[in-house]
Amino acid sequence: MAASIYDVAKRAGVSISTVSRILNNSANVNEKKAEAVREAMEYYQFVPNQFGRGLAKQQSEMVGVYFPYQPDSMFENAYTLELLKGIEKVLSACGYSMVLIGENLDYKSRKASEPKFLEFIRQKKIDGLILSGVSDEDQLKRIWQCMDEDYPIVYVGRKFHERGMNVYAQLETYMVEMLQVLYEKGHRRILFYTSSLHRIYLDSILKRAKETMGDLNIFPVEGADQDYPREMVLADLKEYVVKKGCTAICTSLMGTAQGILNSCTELKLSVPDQVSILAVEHRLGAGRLFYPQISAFYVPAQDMGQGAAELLVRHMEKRELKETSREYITKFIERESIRAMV
Amino acid sequence: MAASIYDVAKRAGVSISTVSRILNNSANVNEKKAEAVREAMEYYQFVPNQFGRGLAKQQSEMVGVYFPYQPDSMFENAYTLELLKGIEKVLSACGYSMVLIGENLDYKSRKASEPKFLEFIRQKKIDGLILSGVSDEDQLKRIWQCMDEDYPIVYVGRKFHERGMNVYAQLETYMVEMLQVLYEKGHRRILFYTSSLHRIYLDSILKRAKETMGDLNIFPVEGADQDYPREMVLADLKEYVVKKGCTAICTSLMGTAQGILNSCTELKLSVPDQVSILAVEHRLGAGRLFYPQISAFYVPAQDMGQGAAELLVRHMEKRELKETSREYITKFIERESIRAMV
DNA sequence: CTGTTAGCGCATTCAT
DNA sequence: ATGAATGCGCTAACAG
Repeated sequence: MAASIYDVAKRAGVSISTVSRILNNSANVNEKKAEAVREAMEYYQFVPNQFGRGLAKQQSEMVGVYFPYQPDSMFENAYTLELLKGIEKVLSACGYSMVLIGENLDYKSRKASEPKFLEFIRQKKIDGLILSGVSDEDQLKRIWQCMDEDYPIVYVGRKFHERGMNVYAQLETYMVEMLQVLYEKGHRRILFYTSSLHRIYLDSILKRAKETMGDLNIFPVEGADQDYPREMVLADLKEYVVKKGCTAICTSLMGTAQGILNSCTELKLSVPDQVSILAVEHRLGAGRLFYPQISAFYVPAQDMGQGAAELLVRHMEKRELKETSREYITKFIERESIRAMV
Repeated sequence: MAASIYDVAKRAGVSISTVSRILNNSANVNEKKAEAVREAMEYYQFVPNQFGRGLAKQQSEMVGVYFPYQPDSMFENAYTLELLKGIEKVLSACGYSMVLIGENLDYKSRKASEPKFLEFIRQKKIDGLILSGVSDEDQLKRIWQCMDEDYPIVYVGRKFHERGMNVYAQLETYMVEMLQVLYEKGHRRILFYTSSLHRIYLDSILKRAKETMGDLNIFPVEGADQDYPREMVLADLKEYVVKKGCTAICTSLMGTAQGILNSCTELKLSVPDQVSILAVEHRLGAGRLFYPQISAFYVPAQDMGQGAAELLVRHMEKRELKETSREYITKFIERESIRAMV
């Protein structure tokens, strides 16, 4: 068993309170004793046991991250990864660490069980929580409840609770703007790839697009995720571009742009001469890697992650809680993949 | 403050030991009392506080993951992500959770400070540790020390300690095999992209390749990571393919294959007619997304992550520790990007 | 089968 | 400025 503050105290010839005080700078201590204590700590390679500390202070200095994303795990798309990066950055800078909360595939089916992040909160395993992509109604209710009780939670996504903190980038809005960019360049028939994550927003996006661009024809294709098969892309291209005459493709994931581009090459559809492409990029410059370089809307996912963590830390440390919400701005980056129609 | 087992015990009219017993199935309990206890737990929405439990058992049921990768964070390349996926899978299935340990950029510079994962171990924040890509000498020493003390650690990578557990895929070997595949297809001048992560292995790889393939010319380019700029690829291609006559490109990251392919298109180098491409893929089928489809060596990173976690869990739960090492086999997947020279 | 009790390691209040 | 004492929530050994 590792050394405890008792050992340290004994060796330094002081009481445990003194040791504890030094550990926490919680009071002035005679310099001589302090020195002795430091020596003893060094001697034992002492590190305070977190259970003891936690039990006394009821704090774990850990933050949970819960992204109940799609089928597999949370390590799928660039968006999530950039979020994680941002979160990790500020969390570790602030002395917290990050616990990945993976849902036990089927918590719904286990009797009487609750979502795992709630367990973590109740168990005090985490002092705060960052969420993204929660769509389950039941889970949302639970989250509201926690927010009501002023438990530190920040949601990455649209605001959905009065008192809750959140960061977001107005997905619906920028998706519509993407269509507008293409519209203004003269495109009237657009193949519109959306991730299965965004299914819920699709109708609203289409509706809003229709309102401002009456004569625009959108051909939506859902489920265009990381592993959307090339055969499907090929088929889509034949159907919508070759046959139905789409002149532009709009996609919400840079990951799919690759497949699209390759399939274009395969079908000898030249980009942007015959088809224009517009994508979303979550990592700045991602679109530059392609040939031709893909024009994109940049969503600053990493910044959003940072922002989320900052808000959270601020709440946890009970500093001013005035800021509860941050909106991040999307930026259109014009490169080579869009052609203006004459 | 949330309810404790005292509250539950009182409401159920039993002692705390009985409650604890039910919590841990540590002994038989009269069914009536058990029922009463369950009712009380339900009533209070009771969840055992981890600090208390941890203090008594000295276990956190958390596992640390430490990938002190390159400049940014650990969420960069497909290899790491697949590893994480695999780890997450079995860990959550076994009831553990995963703590990402990010190094404080400059722990080296902070006085007297130690690597963060060691802190976590000492603090008992984690019951075990999974490592990958540690190259710092000092850190390695610390790790050996922990292994000597039989602390559960598994290293992803080559074996480097007698008693330590590890999983690996023989990077050097399969890199040489990749060169051999190209060699056997008649290629004698190969542009060889390696990630900065593999710098340390490069010499050895080149040496081994020279031994078996005397008349092979390898042109190594280091630092070909995720964000290796397209301008560089372009320059490389001009230099090594156009000017120096390389007929094949071998890369250790599928992420860079994209850039290569695009640059080929840009330079009107047809693949595989004029240049062949061989890459490593860490996610099965990744090479299929391209056009032409990239032939690849498949390194089962996700399996490796699972394996690592399995070994770790087995050790932590003190079951048979006979297996200390797992080698994973790499598989060559022939697709369309390699041409046999006549 | 069940209750009592002694820690587990630390922070903190209360005396001094 | 410092030590003694108490409590945080739970487990496990012990006694019945």
